[in-house]
Amino acid sequence: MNLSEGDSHHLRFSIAAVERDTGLGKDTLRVWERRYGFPQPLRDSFGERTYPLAQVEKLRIIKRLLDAGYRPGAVVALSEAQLQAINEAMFVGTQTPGEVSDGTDPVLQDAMALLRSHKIDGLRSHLLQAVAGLGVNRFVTELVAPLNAMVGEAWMRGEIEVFQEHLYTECVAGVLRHAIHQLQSHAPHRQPRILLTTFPQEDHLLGLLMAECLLTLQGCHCLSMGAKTPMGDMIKAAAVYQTDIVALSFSVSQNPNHVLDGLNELRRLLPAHIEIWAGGRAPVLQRRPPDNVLVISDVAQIESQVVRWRSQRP
Amino acid sequence: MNLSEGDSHHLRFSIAAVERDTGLGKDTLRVWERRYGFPQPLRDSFGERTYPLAQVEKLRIIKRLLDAGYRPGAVVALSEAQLQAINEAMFVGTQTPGEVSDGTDPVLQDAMALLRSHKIDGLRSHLLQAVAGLGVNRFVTELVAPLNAMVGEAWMRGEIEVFQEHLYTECVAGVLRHAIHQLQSHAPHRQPRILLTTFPQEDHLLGLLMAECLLTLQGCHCLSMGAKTPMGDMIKAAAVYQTDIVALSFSVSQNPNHVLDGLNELRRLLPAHIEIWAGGRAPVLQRRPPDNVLVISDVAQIESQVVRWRSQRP
DNA sequence: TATGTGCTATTGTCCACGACATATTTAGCC
DNA sequence: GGCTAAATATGTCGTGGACAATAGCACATA
Repeated sequence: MNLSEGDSHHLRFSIAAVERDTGLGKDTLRVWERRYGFPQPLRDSFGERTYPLAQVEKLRIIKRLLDAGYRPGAVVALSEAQLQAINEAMFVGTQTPGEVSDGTDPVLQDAMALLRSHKIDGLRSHLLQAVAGLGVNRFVTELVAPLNAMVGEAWMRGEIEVFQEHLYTECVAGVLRHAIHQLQSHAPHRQPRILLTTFPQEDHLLGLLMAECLLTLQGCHCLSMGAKTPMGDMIKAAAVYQTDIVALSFSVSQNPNHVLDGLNELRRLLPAHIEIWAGGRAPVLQRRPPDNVLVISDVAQIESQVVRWRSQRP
Repeated sequence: MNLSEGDSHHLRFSIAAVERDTGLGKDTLRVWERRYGFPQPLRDSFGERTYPLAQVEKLRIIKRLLDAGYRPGAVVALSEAQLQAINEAMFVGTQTPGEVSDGTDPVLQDAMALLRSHKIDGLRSHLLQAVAGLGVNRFVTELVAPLNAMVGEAWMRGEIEVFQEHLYTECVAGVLRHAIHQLQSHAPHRQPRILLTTFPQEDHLLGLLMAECLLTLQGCHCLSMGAKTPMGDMIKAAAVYQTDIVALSFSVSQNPNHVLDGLNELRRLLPAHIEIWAGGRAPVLQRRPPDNVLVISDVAQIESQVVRWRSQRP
């Protein structure tokens, strides 16, 4: 009957869907199954893999551990309880990594509370108020950045639903865009001209908007192409609009090899005088930074890098 | 000697790189080679495919023709000259598609001219000025709607590049969001509460933003989830936020069956008292409108439908 | 002239399993 | 301990086959 079909629709995932949701490639998923015995998807009536929700969630935890430096052979075959144990240990370990505060900041706590209690309008006005109070710079670096991290954490732990994260993203994006608009109309554009976008696999926009905010604040001439730009288009646009810098954003879940290959190729295809800035939480950027690409590990670096650029070009 | 190796390094692409640059999947690239004899990559010393730049560019042309409705069997095996001929033919053939006005409106013409000449900043201020001059309602219905159609047409004819369309979208989206923000801060929210989003296959956001603009203008309480929301999340969000209406947007290229199935399933899963509004240029909405779903065939209908809703609920 | 229905060709994606380049760890040595 | 070399781990690519989903087409019906 319908129920089972509806159920399976909600609780089973195709290999393509799992690739999309976890960032683990199809080949990788199949080879893990062969080598480590996990995941162990069921098969539908056509003999194709269908991953139960539980396994997808376990894969997400594993992905997280991989990002933190664990190796597949050490974690893929572990039981759920063991993974949780490692996770907790990690969480305790990174309690005070320096930049993420414990969340004792009341503004952050309020924002999280509003999100949890489904008061999106409240969250929105809260954020708008914060922009006005803190100024754009502190708003982005001290509020949005840690708040993103907190929401990500909460989502990983299953404390908030996916749709809440969607709404959170929309809300913050709206406020950031508004701030950008305000800044644009107040200050005149100056050098450098910066093209902002992401690679085709990446659809997280928040990092890009944060960067655009801070860059516009510095008086840079920003040109945002939105997310998911094919590389050929980036090259053409950079040429036509005579940009000085191409800035890219990468979220945690990106495939490390894709990130590196993409950056290296972009570097090859772009004229040498155009700088490439790569920012975001993708761990590979810190671990193996590509040559001739400027890695922005922290939004706070943006300001000094703009100063550096301007001092180098008269 | 080194030159040839250096050359090949610059002009050859791995299959992963081609996937990234063209959007065609690895499996698709291999199966085209098997079936149509194109592309025909060379092999490196490890036996792996290396695609010369010329073939990658040809693949990009093919991709564009596919997006325009051609089928692989008809174009993949063609020579470069033949592809060019089709491209030209497309350009001539759709000269006067009928429904799109000839664009005699000078404001529209100016906007197109700015886009063509890569003056994005100019386009932006042009649009902002138009909002102020025309008012939000006329801006959306008389400027943005036909301009979208014109840009779409121009893209189909190959008159503008993909990256220009990206930039156009970003620009218009920014202006619309700004208008929405203005409206929100001026008028208080009233019933109905409307959840706006699109199905997971759909990532065209402009239609949704236009709707949000007009709905906010009517004083509706809009909640935008952005694009690509899984149906389960839509249901949950509609319940938690007690929305009265779920509004969805569909672009032309959507698969008709997916649209209908999706709407029917959403109708099944959503409480009967929540209305579903479906808008956009997907032809199937006019041809076979689903039961118990309100089809908005024209942005201008939005106003009257809001009035109708309010008159039905005290 | 339209609209619907069934058949057929097309087309993208999946599967299995093997091979191997590259990154990482371990072992051996100074 | 620090360094090189062998061993291991791991992701990606290759081949060829299969097939479900889609689109196109011929034909029947109102």
